[in-house]
Amino acid sequence: MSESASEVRTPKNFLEEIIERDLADGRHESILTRFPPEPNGYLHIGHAKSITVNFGLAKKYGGATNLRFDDTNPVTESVEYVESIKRDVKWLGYEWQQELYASDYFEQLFEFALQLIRAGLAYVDDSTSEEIAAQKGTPTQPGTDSPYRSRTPEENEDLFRRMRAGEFPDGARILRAKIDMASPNMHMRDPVLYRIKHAHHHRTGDSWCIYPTYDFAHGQSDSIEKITHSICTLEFVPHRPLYEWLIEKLGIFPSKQFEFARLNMTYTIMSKRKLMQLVNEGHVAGWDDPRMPTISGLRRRGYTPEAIREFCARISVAKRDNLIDVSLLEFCAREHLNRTGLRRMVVFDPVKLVITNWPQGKTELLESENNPEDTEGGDRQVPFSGTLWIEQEDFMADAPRKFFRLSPGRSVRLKSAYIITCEDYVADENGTVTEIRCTYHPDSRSGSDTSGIKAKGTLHWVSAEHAVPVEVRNYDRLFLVEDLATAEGDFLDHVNPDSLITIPQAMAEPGLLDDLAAPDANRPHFQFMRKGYYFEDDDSTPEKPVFNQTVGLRDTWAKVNKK
RNA sequence: UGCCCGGUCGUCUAAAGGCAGGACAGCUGGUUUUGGUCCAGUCAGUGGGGGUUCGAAUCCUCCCCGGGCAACCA
Repeated sequence: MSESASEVRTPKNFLEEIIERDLADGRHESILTRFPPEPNGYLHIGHAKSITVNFGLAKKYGGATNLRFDDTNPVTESVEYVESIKRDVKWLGYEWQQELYASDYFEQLFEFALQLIRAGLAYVDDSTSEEIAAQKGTPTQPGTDSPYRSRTPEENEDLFRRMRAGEFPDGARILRAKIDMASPNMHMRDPVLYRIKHAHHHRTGDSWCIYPTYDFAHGQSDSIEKITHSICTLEFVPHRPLYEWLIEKLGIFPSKQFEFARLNMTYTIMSKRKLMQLVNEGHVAGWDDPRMPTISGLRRRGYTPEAIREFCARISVAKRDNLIDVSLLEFCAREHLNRTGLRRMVVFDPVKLVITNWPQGKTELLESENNPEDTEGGDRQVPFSGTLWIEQEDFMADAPRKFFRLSPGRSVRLKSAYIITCEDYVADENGTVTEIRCTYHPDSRSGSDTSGIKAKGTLHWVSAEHAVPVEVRNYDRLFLVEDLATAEGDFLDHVNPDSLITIPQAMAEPGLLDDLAAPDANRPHFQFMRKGYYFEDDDSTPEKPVFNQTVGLRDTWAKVNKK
């Protein structure tokens, strides 16, 4: 391949390189990928990576992507999962060309099996699963042939048809490929193609009692759909020779399999089995608990599709094992929410602040911008009065020099309002501050400040008389250890007992509730100023509004303070 | 201990024989009516040995380390 000297190489991941090569070689005129979830659980952030890889690649190269459910194991699968998966893929912003199911191909797959049987490449085995396991050998020792391996094609076809007809109980017989029991690749030691399961399937009902295994269903489904690039995760690498063997022996469309490293993230588990365990054992409230790394959990938490897509773009895709720092995901959320989140003031831990020189009974409506990053974002009005709530932590009776907040004799700006100076405070017998007494500077009003006073800090506040109580749910990581894969003991040993901290009654500016959208409309994302990004929870009602912390603001003061 | 796949800043990821670059995290400073944002700066890497080459992260070789494979799961 000759390239002109002026041509600039833009960084590409290995899959892009493969696709560009295949397109340039004329191997394919266009590409078709597929996203193949098994409907036996909810999608998580690791699936989001796979989704952006499969849909993103197709989009980039003018191809398309099928959504295909790998529904070959009826005992663990259900329509609930199918529906959640469709919802999540759509929510992430992707459109599939066709919605398909491996079960759509059961009849065709049965024919493929017959084809192999007649070619002497598959046989019915009456061994028990224990016997078959023993025949497999070990990675370091070759396997041994099954006593049923030499059955004639006629006998095999007859038995296989009778398996389908329901003549045998579960586990009595299986169909195996006849390949090589001594292969160094365990997956080539006569793998199972069909097993008997008298189980109700969520789509095919009771019309089948034999079901193809992953290995027999997946590649053939790809081939039937003429998938050009079948992209999966690394654990399927050893399956690739079998994938190719089946396609070759069947003489069908040569889909090709490519593998990438699955996503691992710090402080996070990604196994569907373990996520289900968290749900079933009540460690979390459900698949969509905001602490879960599921798409539905992230959505409920307030993550946006934009943030998740950006995250997937930034982690890129490669073949080496990885452990992505969860702070990158948080960064992507902040980046998007900073641009779009509506600024609102909410006091989490209120203490009363009285402005002693404020005219008795006066309320003033102040303008405050919805988003300083967005000049089109407009303003809102916030009521101000002589009695306010501010954060307890924003006052210190005896403060160090670098504390840019309230303390006797010090001045601060109240966001979008006035500069105030602390004159005095009241504490109870335990030393807890119960009231802070300040004076305000009338000529320091935000936007028309002629006071000349420079306040080092700015505080958020809520007028006590106008404040509305809301519940705030703050989250911390669900696990206490960074790398669950190498952590000692069971993953449940590392669950963070303080991953949810509920503030039952925070005080919000009144306008916050007016912002809440109608039930099915898109909910707005908020930045509670100086706190973090928040999103209305599904539990929220007009009587009892509830907000989830999506992610906190970066807090360099907390860092300094810790030292 | 057989076969397969990997190994580049703390974490991800580029560099296709020719200046090891970017992002996140960290740290400094500046701006700021959010201790946010933004801006500037800074710290930090080719697992090891040998070889080929004018030149190696890249090619060869040996070693080391990590991961996967023995479901009628996907």
